[in-house]
Amino acid sequence: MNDKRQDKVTITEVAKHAGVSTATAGRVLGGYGYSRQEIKDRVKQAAEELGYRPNLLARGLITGKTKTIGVVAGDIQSPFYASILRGIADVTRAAGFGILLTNSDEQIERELEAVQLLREKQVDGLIIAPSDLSGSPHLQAAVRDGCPVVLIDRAIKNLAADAVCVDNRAASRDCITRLTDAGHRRIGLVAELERWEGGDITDFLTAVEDGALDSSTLFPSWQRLYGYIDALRSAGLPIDPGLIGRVGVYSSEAARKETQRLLERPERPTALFTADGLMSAAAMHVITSLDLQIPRDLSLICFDDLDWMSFIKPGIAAVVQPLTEMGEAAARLMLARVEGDGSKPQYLALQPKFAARGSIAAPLAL
Amino acid sequence: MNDKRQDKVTITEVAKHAGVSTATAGRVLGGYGYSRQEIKDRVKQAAEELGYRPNLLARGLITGKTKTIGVVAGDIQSPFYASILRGIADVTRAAGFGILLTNSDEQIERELEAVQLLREKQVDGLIIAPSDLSGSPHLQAAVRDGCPVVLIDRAIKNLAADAVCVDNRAASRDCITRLTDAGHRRIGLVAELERWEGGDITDFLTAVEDGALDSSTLFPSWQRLYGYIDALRSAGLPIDPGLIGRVGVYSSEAARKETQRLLERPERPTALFTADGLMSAAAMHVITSLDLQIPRDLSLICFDDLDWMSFIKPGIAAVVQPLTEMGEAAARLMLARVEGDGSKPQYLALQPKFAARGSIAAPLAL
DNA sequence: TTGTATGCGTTATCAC
DNA sequence: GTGATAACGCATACAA
Repeated sequence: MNDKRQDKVTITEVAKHAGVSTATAGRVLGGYGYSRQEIKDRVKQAAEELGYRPNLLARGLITGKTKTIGVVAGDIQSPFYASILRGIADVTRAAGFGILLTNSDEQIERELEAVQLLREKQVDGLIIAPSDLSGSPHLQAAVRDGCPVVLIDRAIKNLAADAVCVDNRAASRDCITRLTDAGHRRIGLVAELERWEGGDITDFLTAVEDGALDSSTLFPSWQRLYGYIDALRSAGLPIDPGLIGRVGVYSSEAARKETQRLLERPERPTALFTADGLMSAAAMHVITSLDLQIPRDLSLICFDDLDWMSFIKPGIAAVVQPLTEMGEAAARLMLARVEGDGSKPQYLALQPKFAARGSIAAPLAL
Repeated sequence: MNDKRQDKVTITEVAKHAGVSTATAGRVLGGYGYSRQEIKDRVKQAAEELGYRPNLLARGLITGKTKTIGVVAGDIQSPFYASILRGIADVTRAAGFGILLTNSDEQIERELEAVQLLREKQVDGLIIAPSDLSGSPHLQAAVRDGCPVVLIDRAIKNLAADAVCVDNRAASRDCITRLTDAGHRRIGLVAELERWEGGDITDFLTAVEDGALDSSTLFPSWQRLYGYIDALRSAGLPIDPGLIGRVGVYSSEAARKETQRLLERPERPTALFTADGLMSAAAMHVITSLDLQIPRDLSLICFDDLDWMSFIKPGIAAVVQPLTEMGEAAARLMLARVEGDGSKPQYLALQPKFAARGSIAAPLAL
């Protein structure tokens, strides 16, 4: 019954139809200001009849609030980000907020573009898994401009923003300790350890040795490596750099290659710790193809709980991160900021659970 | 160096700073209209210095285009939607579009709210996995108002919108035929078959018998059941309703329960076909817990390829849907519509691939 | 309680 | 080519 194209039903039309001014129409439709019940009914009915739908662009332009928050994820396709996103979506939706989604693929250039676009679209805040933990002037600028930023999964040095993370170091230390407690002395680690500002693995090891490292602003994988070192040290075991499988590019192939290298060493590790979901899947590939029996030939603990870990042969022990909870927490923090909460930035370190399964056993006596 | 709060750097400021009118400033910054090179440089420099960032709300308000498309997914947490979303995000990003994301949880009320919100936010188009395939006046209204709609995964009767689907019926028929070719005569099916407007399974069977069913506007699971029936019929096998595991609620528990029922029948099926990822994972749970050997005790084919299917014991044969491709196709169709393409709606039926793996064998002689 | 007038930051339509 | 000025659809200060 309406026009052919576009929905040209503006508040002015409704006002005319109801025989009131645009101001009053706005007041009842927008839910602000006062008006008589009779007027309210008349306006609402007119709106209904005309099929009025508020233009949130116009509202946002004037109020300065869009009720939209921007999200920069690494890769929505990964179960990790998908779950976090779910958490974010749930609490924002409940509050009437929309989410504008972008992928960064963990590349800073992408992130820059994304943040630029989101801010041009006037989002009320930014929830982001940052790609650069040391500088990030674009995020500094955001908080300076009053655009709240909530970090997820990792924190940025000297950025006045909330962060929702997981205690990776402790969780990792705990895993390795379970393995040493079971009697393992050669424990391999497979992790994506692409970039650390301080240099390579050896540099990292000496930095840890010196104790001059703030683990909270490391990338999660490095934190997990940190925990691995912690555990070995307190078990009185030496760190063998050859047992640290450093995956330089975040890909299955690279992870498989590195796992294969570890498992084909002359002195094969008796236990393996994989530092994230992609590493775990890649490791399983290799383990299966080498026909190794878990846990007889190899004990295995994975960071991140993937669905197959619970129904595969003996079950794979895993660290299960509270992913949707992280998303929810991040969103709640964000909403508080948007509502004007000016208290000092929070660093939330959630505790992951450990799913004990049949993939841990004592090493085979040689 | 700028103001404390908000980014009050408007085009007016830039114009003033460059000594030109807001009109010219707008022309060079917005990239429309003509202007001298000298002026261009001056304006651009002024913008740079002041840290000008265009307000896309204002632009959208006047142009009527937001360069944002709304996406209504079922559940982003599922690998299915996550992959599709990835495809959508990639092509929209390349075109400078943003995506506003919502979950419907396959509930029509949620979908209604979502579409309402998205349209109020003035998205240029809607990509949606619809929850109701028969009416959907809200989507009819959208296309009527000139807001392009692209459907994914399933199509709606009599809606003038593009749709990107997969040929579920054919793919399913193909799977079952592989099983009958291998000699199977008792083939179980586990699928979420919650709602079909025509009634229950028996009604569906007779409707299929009568041949009076448009399979393209059925929910995917029903299409897959349709293919199952197709294959059995052309193999000359009877349809045993007891072998159709109908999962009424979309949950792992329900799926497990139904699978268990099937696999504990006195005459256990010799092969199983699971109609989607959730069903497959649930089925694997049960199969493992019953200690059934694949493919000796049971052949298995799954719809949707999950990562574990390639490295679990003998490998699980699966239908692999081109998910990111679906998302990309949907986004491309959408962009074309937004650019003004007025040609008649397209129904795209992509062909899934089949990943043959070691989960199919001849049934054990009894 | 209601109406008038103005402004949000752009783009679009004119004259010049 | 460039500059006033009027939209876009709504919210808000102020007057009535």
